[in-house]
Amino acid sequence: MMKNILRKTDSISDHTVNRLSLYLRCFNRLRDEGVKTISSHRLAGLFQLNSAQIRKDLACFGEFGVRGVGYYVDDLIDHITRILGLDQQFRIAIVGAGHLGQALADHGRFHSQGFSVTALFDNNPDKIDRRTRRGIPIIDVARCEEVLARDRISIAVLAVPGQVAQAWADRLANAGIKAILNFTPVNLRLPPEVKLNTVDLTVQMENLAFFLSHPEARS
Amino acid sequence: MMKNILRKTDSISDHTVNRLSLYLRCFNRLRDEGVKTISSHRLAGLFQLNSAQIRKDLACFGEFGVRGVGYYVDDLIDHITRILGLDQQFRIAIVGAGHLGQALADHGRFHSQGFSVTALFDNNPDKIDRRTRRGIPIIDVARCEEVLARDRISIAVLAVPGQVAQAWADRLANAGIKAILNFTPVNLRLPPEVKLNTVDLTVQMENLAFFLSHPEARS
DNA sequence: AAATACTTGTGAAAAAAAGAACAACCATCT
DNA sequence: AGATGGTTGTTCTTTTTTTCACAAGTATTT
Repeated sequence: MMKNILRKTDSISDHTVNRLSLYLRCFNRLRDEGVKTISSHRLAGLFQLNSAQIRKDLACFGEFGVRGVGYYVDDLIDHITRILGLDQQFRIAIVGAGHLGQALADHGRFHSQGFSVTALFDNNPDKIDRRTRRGIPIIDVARCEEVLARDRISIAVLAVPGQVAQAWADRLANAGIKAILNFTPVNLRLPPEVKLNTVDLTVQMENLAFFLSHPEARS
Repeated sequence: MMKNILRKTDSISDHTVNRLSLYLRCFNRLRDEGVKTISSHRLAGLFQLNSAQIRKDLACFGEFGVRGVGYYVDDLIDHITRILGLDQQFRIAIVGAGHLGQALADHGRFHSQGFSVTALFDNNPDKIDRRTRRGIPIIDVARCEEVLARDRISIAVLAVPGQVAQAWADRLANAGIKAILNFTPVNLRLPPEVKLNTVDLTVQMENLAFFLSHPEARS
């Protein structure tokens, strides 16, 4: 059992981690297609990315490749799966059983390798104790701390109205949650040990609006 | 009527545009709170960002501030709204009336300033010609091109299964769509004049998984 | 009107990210 | 075994992004 998967004590950037995730998806597809080895150059073609970038991303965690050959797809899948922690199971709770919360709770990608949604919290009595179409139980927010501990939840998804987002962030952090995926349009303040990723739909849409309005400003 | 809102012919980075969107949201809140002027320094505090960054972002588009005073909130709202193109109305079509597609179609943030969802496409006969809870009509995909033109849609949101994502991207590009928000886990190829933003939930989750597994790797 | 306390816009510096280049290595062919 | 063609890991360069630092400008106080 290796202590530390990182080769250097350097910190790893979000950019790198996010690309690893993309690589992994690609490697899984390649394996399904029966591809045994792949070179960084060919990979770069698939992603329209620079091959040195890919080699560097992978080299952060070990020497996975073989000079003159490339990378063994199976190997790489094993390694990246472990690096991303997907050999463990992360249980997810979603806070807010509105349309978005329910759609996310049932969404396949929250139930794929490494992840499963086990609880959906809401304060609407009409929803409490029912289940989503996929069978995720909708639980009274009053039982939040109890259920987070019982189910050993490690990731919380925030799909509540913006007005209560910060209060929820505080509550989740207090309950020991260390990772939050935030769908609210709020700049959440969290203790430094909590990792926060925000999916801001407004930002995405306004970005499109900008480039539609200024095609000449495209990078 | 000014020709070109940009001061320099430089291209503007996604980072800058995305921050403008965050600033705008903040300015709107400040206006509601009755704040008349704000300095980049105070703003930096609110965003836990560097004040020079904020000044630079704003200075890409003109000299909006007043030395010794700061920025007039009302002014800034006007300017950024125009810069982002939110003085126009962008009509959105969502492709795929699954749980996610329907949740997005009804979601408030796709109906806020500058945006409105007018059509939701699907090929499931049970869904076609019905409406979402908010009243967005679910339309047969066969009528896609017709409706895109009729409603003068400028933004398409892809919420279809990954297997058909590229085919849809091609179809939308062919229909003249110039901006796509992609929720599928697929590396879409599009002609260069089409702006693509991808929201990849798997990447977001796996990023959290990584940092949960390697707290020491946090930047 | 001079002094003081702020604040912007921007050029220069620093840091971070991406790309180019190449020694070191592997497999295969002759 | 030596030569050939291909590929990685990594150093060095370039580009991009962020931060620092300060002249230039504004309001306010004395």
